[in-house]
Amino acid sequence: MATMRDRPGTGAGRPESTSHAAIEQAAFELFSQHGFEGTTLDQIASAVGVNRRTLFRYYPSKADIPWGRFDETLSELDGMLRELPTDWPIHRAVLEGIVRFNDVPDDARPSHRSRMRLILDTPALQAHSALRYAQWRRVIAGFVAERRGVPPDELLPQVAGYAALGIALAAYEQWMHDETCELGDVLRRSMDQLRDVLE
Amino acid sequence: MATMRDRPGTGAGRPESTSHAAIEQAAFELFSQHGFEGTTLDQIASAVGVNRRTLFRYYPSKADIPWGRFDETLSELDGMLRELPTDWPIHRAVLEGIVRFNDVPDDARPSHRSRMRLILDTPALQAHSALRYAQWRRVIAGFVAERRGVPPDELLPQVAGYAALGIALAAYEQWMHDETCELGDVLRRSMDQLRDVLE
DNA sequence: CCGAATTCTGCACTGAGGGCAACAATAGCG
DNA sequence: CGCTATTGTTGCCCTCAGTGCAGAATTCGG
Repeated sequence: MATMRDRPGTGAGRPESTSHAAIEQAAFELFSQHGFEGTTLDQIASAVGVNRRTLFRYYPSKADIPWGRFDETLSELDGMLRELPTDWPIHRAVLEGIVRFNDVPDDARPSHRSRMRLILDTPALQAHSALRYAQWRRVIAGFVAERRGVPPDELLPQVAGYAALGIALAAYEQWMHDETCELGDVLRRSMDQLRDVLE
Repeated sequence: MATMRDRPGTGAGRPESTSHAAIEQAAFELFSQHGFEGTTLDQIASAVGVNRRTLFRYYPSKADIPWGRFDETLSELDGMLRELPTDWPIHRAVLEGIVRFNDVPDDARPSHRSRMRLILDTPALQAHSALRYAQWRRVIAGFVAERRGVPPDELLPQVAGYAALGIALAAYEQWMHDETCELGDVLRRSMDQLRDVLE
């Protein structure tokens, strides 16, 4: 009973006329020209050569386009965290997980940077991102909860999730302002500063 | 040259036909019945007895209604922080400022709680709130920056702002789930947990 | 009663997003 | 080759938030 193939797109049915990659490429081009809010879905659709209605089959909303396939990205983060030595103190594990997670290959740096700049500098995206950050925090909280042997909705894992997010976002913002610095270094400094402020 | 009175609404011109309070009251009533997204601005407008267009003279967007007059609230927070003894360690001052800021009078508790519940539980509001949280963080970062004698856009004050926000939000969420606990106590526990997780 | 000031209203418009039915293209099968 | 199930795409219509703008309403000081 394996009429359905493993790879989607290889079974029956009309083949997809575009892809997430194609949409993102066209969208980023337009965003860089007219800004996020200055770009309409109609423009993106016609740039991709597809109906506006079709865009909603690929992304639930306009604001989701800059985030790409974030769910998969989050599974990666989760995997990286769980690979870390279990005898490390939790804060070290979380920091190291985040650092590795954000260590993109050299040739992906420019696009990574421009993507993050768009997300961090556009008010409409800042707002929407809160929902993505919540998912991100959930991964951290789940990891911390498991290592500590407490439920993930407990105060401690939740605070850990928020704190980790704060460290990451503060680091990202510094990294945006200073073209020369390494994101990994800023992340570590960010954690140090948090320690410092708590004495 | 004092043709303009101090209190707005007492000078020349057509008097205002409604108020922030009246709008919020009508809106919260409708929100509790149909939810935030299930309530249209037309419904709110007609409940208030005013044109939909007029609502935008009082609030820039639908999502701003649950936040009320947040700018003024933030000045309060700023004021409270600056009243605290300068010889306290910064983390203690920030925590205490937040605790006092959130210590609303007993009779305002129920409405405070339902307001926060609406904001924290509605996805559209969670997203929008990110912009409010950014203002909130700015107050904390400014305070920390001043006490440390560094610019507010430095890494340390920014991290402090994010961490303080995280502590506050984690505490709020616990406070939502447990009807019996005091918000102030949860805030203190939240800070303790952060310390704990950093060892 | 006449302006000046200020608020409210109504209308027309854009743009995001969703529901839905018809249409297009493909694979597999007889 | 045609039939059919499957899946993606399109077009149309609708709702609703938000904006711009011109004109009406209301109050005050003279």
